[in-house]
Amino acid sequence: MVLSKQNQALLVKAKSYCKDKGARLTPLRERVYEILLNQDSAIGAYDLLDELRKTEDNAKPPTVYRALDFFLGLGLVHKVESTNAFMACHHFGCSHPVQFLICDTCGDVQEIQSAGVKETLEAQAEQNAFVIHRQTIEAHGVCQKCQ
Amino acid sequence: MVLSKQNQALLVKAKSYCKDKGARLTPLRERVYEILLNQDSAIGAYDLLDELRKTEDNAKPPTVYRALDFFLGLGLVHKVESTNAFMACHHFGCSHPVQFLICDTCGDVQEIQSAGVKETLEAQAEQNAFVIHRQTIEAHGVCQKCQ
DNA sequence: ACTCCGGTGTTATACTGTTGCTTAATCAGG
DNA sequence: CCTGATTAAGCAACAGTATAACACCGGAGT
Repeated sequence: MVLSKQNQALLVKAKSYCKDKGARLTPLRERVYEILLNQDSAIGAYDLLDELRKTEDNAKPPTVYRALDFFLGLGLVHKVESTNAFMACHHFGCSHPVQFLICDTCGDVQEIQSAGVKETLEAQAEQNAFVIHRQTIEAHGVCQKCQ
Repeated sequence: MVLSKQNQALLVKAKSYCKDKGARLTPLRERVYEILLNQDSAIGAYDLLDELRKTEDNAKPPTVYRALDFFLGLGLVHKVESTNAFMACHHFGCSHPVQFLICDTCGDVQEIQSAGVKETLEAQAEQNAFVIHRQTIEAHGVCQKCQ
């Protein structure tokens, strides 16, 4: 699989990240990660499976879901809940809050980081004596290109 | 179906709200809405279907999904994207931003309103020339009771 | 009565995700 | 190196979520 310079760098970073964590980035998982990196935006599990089958002809649904779970657990991949799609995180390792801007016209998903949103929500949760473990913040609308 | 005083009031409010909008709150839809009102938290479409079947024995998946679409369109019901569940909105009509606090222990879903979160996110989106139409803001964690 | 249209009934199917069991690869410790 | 424990992958079946497509019915307006 051909990867852009930038994605190659991410893959290298991911490898060392996994090593540090004692996680095994096996060839199969690496293949899944490459596919995710090569997407412009998010991809559904079964589209990912179709793609994966091009080289791993015995791949089945559990194959992709297991790989996805692996990456989700490490924070290397995010799930877009409102579209049931997955995308590689381009700046893992900094335990950042995750926010998505999802264009309903072209389907593009942009990941942004705003500590402010996270903190505002956390402050609000605190008033309700609620302890947040994980946030899902997704905004649907129209991106710059599609306006 | 037995409704609490509070939920009865909501149903009345929903009726007049629909009337204003020229939307037809049919008996079937009303039934679905009652079921949603009677939930402590969010309910899955198929659990809702099971409930609905107790009185509408020929209800099928499209039956509930149509009713849900009707209410979602009016803003009387929200979908919790991260759990594929639905819940009646307890303060519709004020075009509020929607935020959920979802307890991963007891499954309870609490709807909160914080203009701050919405505005922070919108400001962030604006920097990316992105126009937001709809927000999905869901926090998973542990509620007060379960701590 | 006629037509239009939204709501509902019905069947089937598509899409998303998981369970359970088995086999194979990897790793730590002796 | 061998062994046993652990983790990953293969495989089949299934569970859960959501929609498509078409038929029918009944009320609103002519």
